[in-house]
Amino acid sequence: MSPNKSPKRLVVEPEPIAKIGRAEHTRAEILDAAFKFLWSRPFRDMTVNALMATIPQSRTAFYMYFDDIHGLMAALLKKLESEILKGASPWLCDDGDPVALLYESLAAEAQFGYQCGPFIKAVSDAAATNAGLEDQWNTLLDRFDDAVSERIAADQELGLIEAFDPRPVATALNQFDAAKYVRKFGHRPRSRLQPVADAIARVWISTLYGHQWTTGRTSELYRKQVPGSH
Amino acid sequence: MSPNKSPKRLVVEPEPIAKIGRAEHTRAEILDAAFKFLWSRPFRDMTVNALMATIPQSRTAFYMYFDDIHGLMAALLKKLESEILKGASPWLCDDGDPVALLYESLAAEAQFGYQCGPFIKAVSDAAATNAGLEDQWNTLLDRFDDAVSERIAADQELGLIEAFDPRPVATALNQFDAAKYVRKFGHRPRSRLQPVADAIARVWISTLYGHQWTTGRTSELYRKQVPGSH
DNA sequence: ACTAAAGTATGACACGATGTCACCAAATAA
DNA sequence: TTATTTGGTGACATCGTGTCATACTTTAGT
Repeated sequence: MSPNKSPKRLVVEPEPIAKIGRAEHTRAEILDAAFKFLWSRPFRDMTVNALMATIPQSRTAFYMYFDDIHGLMAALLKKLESEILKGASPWLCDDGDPVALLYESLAAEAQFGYQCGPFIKAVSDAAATNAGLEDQWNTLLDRFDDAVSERIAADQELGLIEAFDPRPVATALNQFDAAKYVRKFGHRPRSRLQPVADAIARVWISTLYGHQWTTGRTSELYRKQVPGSH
Repeated sequence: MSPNKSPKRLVVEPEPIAKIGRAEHTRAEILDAAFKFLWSRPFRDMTVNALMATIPQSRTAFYMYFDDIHGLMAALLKKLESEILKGASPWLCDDGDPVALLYESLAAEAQFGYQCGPFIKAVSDAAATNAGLEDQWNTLLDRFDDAVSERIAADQELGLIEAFDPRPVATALNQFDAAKYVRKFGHRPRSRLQPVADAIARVWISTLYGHQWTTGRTSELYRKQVPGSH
């Protein structure tokens, strides 16, 4: 029953009440409560009722800060967005060995997915029950598709990746990631991080750069394969 | 407002009342009403109330046949499953040019996705709000992953596809399809079928068999690319 | 310090959806 | 015809929602 071991903070812990406005404080308190709630229970159980029961405020206080439970999720998702984009992948920006960078990026992303697993699932569940949130979520996913497409195109220019329309491939890969995180890290106990990260890296690298790169980078999964250069 | 042009029947039209039992008839009537409902309105709007308002029966009659709205979806999904598996892909079973067969299979699948778009979206939405349904849906998706994995493995034996662990790739591809259908055909007006089918085919074929196969098969999308072998 | 205004929080309420139950009606069998 | 089974219903208790009038708290003005 105890909400064991909270995740790395996504939401600011409500700060000492004196320093910031009372309203600000309450709002943060609600957001924080929501994040904690979703850590241990599915989105469908998070009614305004149930959520506000976890903090001293009255249920109606909720409506001072959010339109409804989906409005709350939208606010939470906004925080997630900045978090995500902050750790923006080295692969997307840096120069250097593309395969190595990609591997790094995906590892970092998987790490993040692991940390926020149940919350990510909550967002994708919530998106299914609300049009506005669905848009917001899709927009975020699209941004990923854009970034990845661009990077693919760049490497195609350099001849590192074969020529093909980058977008559908980018979409497929991103969707794959998101679905994997939701399914592997969305429920507790979460699956172990490493195998999931490996599987994802293998699919990306072999899809984009070819199978010969995957060996020896992924930690366990497909050790048998291929030595040669290409 | 008029629920224009109903989809290809997934659910049996309630048959003449005399022949089959009254109960059977009512149950079919409800299932049919639900399918029609979902054709024009999202799952989240389908309350027992709203649904039963579309047929002469009283609201409480619903509970004679289903536990709740998710029970209804489960029943509907079961019908969908048989439909899907009936048209089971030639690529998965037949012999012959694998690329051609795959193209055919995907086209048929896309066609089906197009026909049931809003309903498929409804199922995936409903799965997000109910644990049992989520399992049922995931199981169905897994079955696809299995089938595709097997076929990939078979073609790897024949040297038609490079050696790699088939499962994560199969999963990625299937997830890609499902997400595309939901997003492109899940709302009305639905996107046009052809471009979606092309995009999907291109991703599958180039991922599995290599890029040299995609030209000339896809109807419009990427005519510019690649003549040569690679 | 006192008061007014603004900001914040709450209980009570009306509404709509749910699922159950005791009861009614229709079909069938005796 | 009556008795029994099967199918269907209205009324009800419960729960979640969102709003509103009201009350409490803080801040600013004098």
